[in-house]
Amino acid sequence: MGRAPCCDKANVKKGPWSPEEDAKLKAYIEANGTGGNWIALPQKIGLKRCGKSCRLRWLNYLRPNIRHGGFSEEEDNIICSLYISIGSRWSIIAAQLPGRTDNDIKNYWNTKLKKKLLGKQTKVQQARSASCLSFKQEMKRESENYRVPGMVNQASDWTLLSPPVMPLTSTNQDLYLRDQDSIRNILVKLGGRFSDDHPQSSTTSTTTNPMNFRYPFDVSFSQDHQLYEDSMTILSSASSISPLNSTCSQTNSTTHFSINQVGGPNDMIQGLDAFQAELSELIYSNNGFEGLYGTDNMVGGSSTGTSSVESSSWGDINSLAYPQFVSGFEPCQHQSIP
DNA sequence: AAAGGTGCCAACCGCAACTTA
DNA sequence: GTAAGTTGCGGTTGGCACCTT
Repeated sequence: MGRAPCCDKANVKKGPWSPEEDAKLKAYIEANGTGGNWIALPQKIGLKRCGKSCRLRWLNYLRPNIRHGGFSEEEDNIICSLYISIGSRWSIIAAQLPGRTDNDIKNYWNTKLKKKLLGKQTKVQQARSASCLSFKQEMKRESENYRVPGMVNQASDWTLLSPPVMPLTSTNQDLYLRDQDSIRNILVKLGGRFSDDHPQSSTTSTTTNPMNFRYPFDVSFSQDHQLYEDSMTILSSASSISPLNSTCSQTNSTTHFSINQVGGPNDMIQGLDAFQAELSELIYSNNGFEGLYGTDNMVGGSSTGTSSVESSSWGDINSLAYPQFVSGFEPCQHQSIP
């Protein structure tokens, strides 16, 4: 036996809302508020609609200051960054974008942003495949030059097995850390706290990744404890799948290649769905969001004429962008402080 | 011009969390 | 403590508009 329906479906109109229905609902809510009961609201105003439908219509369409379409690059960046860190938590992502609804963002992601990024990804993958191939060919030539009769040539073996790798450079490290910082900033703004901000915390658990980027988490205070834990799980997974687990460096005529065989949490990919993982890698391999979108498109880039932040990291950009979003914006409603 | 395909978006559905009695 | 009612969320779908053949 299922639960009772929230309304009498036989007497409820479905489908698109008429202007009259919109006007009725809007006028009533603006005059009286929702009354704290969406289920009873349609009967009060004589609408043959389900309460859930009224709520949805109000939140997604009739509510003041709703914006539709025309997502900016900075909004794209925020959506991508949050999607990587917390996944498809559209309501949380929407909370960072005033005037946007979770439904709008979800639709935008599914219809445009995802494809846009996949398009970028294809190009990157092609470029990477090409560079990987030429690298392999070069290695093969080199290995043939140094072939020793009677010895197994290991270089030719591993070149066949090696995945496309991103050379680890200080620049990549910086970008990686800067993106981590930006995600961290967002998560902190969402109510979390990192224990390295509060070193005296006794509930800290610390994990270290191969490059000593630490992500200790203190969940002793959080506006949304579960959200924060989830985010941290995903974030720690994301950090572990970064190409930083693989290194490739070249000194003079010697090529060093290694993949850190890390067990436990460091080789986790769970917690990110395939697209999230790919997107995360794409961004890192693309030199961060700047590489993905180009600095011209970033907040404060040349298009806005504020050249002082042209070289800003995503973390900087986020901190610049966020305050203007916050003003006049409602915080998440169902946050609770323990 | 018509048919079929595709993209987009508003709205629906079902489930889980939360609140209340 | 628990059952019923309500809210909020994310996934999915239906239908319209536009594009391609």
